Amino acid sequence: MENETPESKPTNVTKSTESTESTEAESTKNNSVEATAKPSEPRRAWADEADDDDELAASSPSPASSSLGLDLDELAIDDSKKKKADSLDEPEDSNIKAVTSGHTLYSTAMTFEDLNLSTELLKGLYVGMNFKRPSKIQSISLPMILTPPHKDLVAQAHNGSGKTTCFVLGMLSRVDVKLREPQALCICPTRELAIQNLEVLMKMGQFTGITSVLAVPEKPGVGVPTHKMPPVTAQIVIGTPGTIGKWLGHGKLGMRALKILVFDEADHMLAEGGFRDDSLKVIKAIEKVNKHCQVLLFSATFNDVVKSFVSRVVRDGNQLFVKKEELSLDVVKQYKVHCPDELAKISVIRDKIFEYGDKVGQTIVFVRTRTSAAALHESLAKDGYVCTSIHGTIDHENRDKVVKEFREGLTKVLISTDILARGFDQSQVNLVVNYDLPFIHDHRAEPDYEVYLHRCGRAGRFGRKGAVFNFLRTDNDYVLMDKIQRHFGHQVHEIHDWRSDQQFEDALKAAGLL
DNA sequence: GAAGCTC
Repeated sequence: MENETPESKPTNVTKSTESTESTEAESTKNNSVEATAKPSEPRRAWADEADDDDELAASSPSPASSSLGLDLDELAIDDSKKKKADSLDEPEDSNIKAVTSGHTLYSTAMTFEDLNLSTELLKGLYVGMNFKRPSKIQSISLPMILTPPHKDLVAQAHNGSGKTTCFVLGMLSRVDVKLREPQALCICPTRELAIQNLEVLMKMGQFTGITSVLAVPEKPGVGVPTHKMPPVTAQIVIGTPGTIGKWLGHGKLGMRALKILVFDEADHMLAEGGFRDDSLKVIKAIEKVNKHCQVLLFSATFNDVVKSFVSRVVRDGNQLFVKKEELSLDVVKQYKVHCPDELAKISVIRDKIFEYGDKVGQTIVFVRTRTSAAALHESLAKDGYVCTSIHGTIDHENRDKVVKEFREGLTKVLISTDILARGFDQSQVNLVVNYDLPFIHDHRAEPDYEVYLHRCGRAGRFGRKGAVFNFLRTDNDYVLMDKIQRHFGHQVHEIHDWRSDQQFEDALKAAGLL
């Protein structure tokens, strides 16, 4: 696959087109702005064609290039009276708070043409991905990513709203195909996410001739040892921290030509107890040889602790944030199910999830530990319930196989640890079960809000319907659940009798799944 | 009592 893709030409999105070239804005350092789309109209047209992409763009008519001038005055106008009722009809219709740095004005990209992408890349979007228009986060973030001086960006957006496209397109459009060196690097918290992102990249970039490589561990014994490996010449590298660190350590990953560094699930990648040290090492390795590398941080969640750290890593960058109350927990319907004991939990899986699961699509059952994943799997399999499970002790080959079979729809129920809590994008997943609620290690009465939100986000991809069933057994479970409700300001409905078919049916109907 | 990440 050779093709010439000229170095990206991200021009033309530099300034807001309509509306008074701001005079005030220029004097302001940080302009804070709220880009608001109106409450949505019924959406579904796109949901049906979205298929296995979470990134499907909305298909509704759009206003001619509205300006998201990052200027308070402009936006005030935009916000208050400009109807935009006919604007993007998307799941993430809500406020995104944008804080820009410096004087660059950005307009929103109402179409992909607005971004001045290469024809090969546009073809990838339309033909390869079957996209129509940028989603909201795409329309706002892509101009920021592509417009010189290529400022760093921290971007928060809802689960299933199309974040992947933002950074994949960012990477693809900045690569010089003639230069046979790594120019874009994307670091992900799990093997599964790295693979998924690379697949999106290859699909979207299939007409560009851009080369890419996956940096995740190989099966032990196969492949050449790292020290014998030739230096990476692929133009885009996507992988996990360990392998990327290893390649860097052996001098196989040149960083001189790197133009763009992406952290997917960035809050976790920069969290203490997450991958902070690995991430900082990579950043330092790049800074040593390279002064002009754009850094992009994407996630659906940034808690306050991480947020303050993030702004120290990425200073002088643009920022997009969403209020926690608006983080899309409303597209999936949440329920709590009181289970008197573990047997009741298993019964609910058997008699309700397996019973109704097929009718409503696929299901992911989240458990807290590897051993409970294996135990639950075995208990179900023993009685002939067909499912698979995935967690960190399963070897890589089998992990890949389990994911592949699930993606092909061969399996309907997948038991998982939090290995799949973040980012895993499978549009047929309409049901999420929290067999165990996520809590902070060493603080069992403190919910892990981020993990909870990410797990829920596996259902209802790109605005589809979805339901989440939280199994509550102990007093502590109720404490966790109450805190979760308060934190997100959401009412979680109760299923009073775990044995009642009727109550589950009603719940699924209320969620729009039956 | 944890999940994920190189060898």
